[in-house]
Amino acid sequence: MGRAPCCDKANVKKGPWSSEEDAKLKSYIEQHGTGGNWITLPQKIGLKRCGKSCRLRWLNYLRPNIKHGGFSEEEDNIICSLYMSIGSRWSIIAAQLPGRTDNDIKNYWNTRLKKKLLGKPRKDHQNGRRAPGGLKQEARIIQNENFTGPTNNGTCQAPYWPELPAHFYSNHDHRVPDDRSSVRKFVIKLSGRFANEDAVTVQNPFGVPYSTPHVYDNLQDLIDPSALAYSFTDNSSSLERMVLQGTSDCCFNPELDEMLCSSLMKIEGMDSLCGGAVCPVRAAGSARPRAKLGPDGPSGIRSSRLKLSKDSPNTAVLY
DNA sequence: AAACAGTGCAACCGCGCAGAT
DNA sequence: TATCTGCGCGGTTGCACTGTT
Repeated sequence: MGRAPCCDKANVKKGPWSSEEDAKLKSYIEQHGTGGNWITLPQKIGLKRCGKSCRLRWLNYLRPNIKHGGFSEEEDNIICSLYMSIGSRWSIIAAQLPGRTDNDIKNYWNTRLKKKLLGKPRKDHQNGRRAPGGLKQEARIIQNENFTGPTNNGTCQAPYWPELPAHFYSNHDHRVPDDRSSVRKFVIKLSGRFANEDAVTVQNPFGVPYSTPHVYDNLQDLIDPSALAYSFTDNSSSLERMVLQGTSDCCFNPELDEMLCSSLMKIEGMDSLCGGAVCPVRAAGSARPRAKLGPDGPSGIRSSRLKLSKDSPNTAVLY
């Protein structure tokens, strides 16, 4: 038995919103709020739209202080770093970028950043048009090339992502690491660095200049306080030592633990960025505890819900 | 100028979850 | 406890626009 539709699809308008519809929706919500019920809202306004559609329109377009386009390099770095950490959790990533919506970031990632990182030049018709199969195929091709930089013949582009520092690999001894502990270390390293820096430009683990030390605040919130105490009261050399020596005696909040673990499977193409087997954030055949299997395979941790904190609207809270 | 292919983005879809009943 | 309902999320699609041939 299928799920009942949320609205009468026969009497619902679809497609692009007109300025008139926008004005109706915006003025109503600004005056009355959503009333906590998106489904009945379009009827109250007199819109022939699905409630979900209204919600999406409001959240992604009409809401105040929404920014569109014009992503800065700093925002690029934030998105890339968080994607490497937690995968395609766009709502969490969006929560770190005021004025950005998850949809916007998702589109930006899919259309630009992913290609940029995979070394796909935009509008490069000199090298021929895109081959059938899309980015997934490109990612496989790049991985098979086992790229470590630009090739001699110039037909295989190296990723734009800066090469990982040598020490980032050093503790893995070219073996496939335990993915969970690796990601722990990775996030500890990210969090620790930012916690130890005061609004100065720092280097993230990929060597990209970074000037937003608070990006990982809520990731830190998800980490067990004792682990944080260890990480952040330590000086950087000790932290570095902890990371490099593979210390794994700190505990993550279970949600983050699972988030990091399950996200590994979803970081499509990122293994190629790290050079295949030595990639510190992915291991073949790693188990995914408690990940549910849907018709399309593992669903990761979509089960965990995200809400914006009332006290701090820009802080995402997993519950 | 026309045809074609690539790109970007708004919008839709289906699913899982939590709260209500 | 089981079922229903609405919300929110991530993935996908459709289409207008742009650049190339």
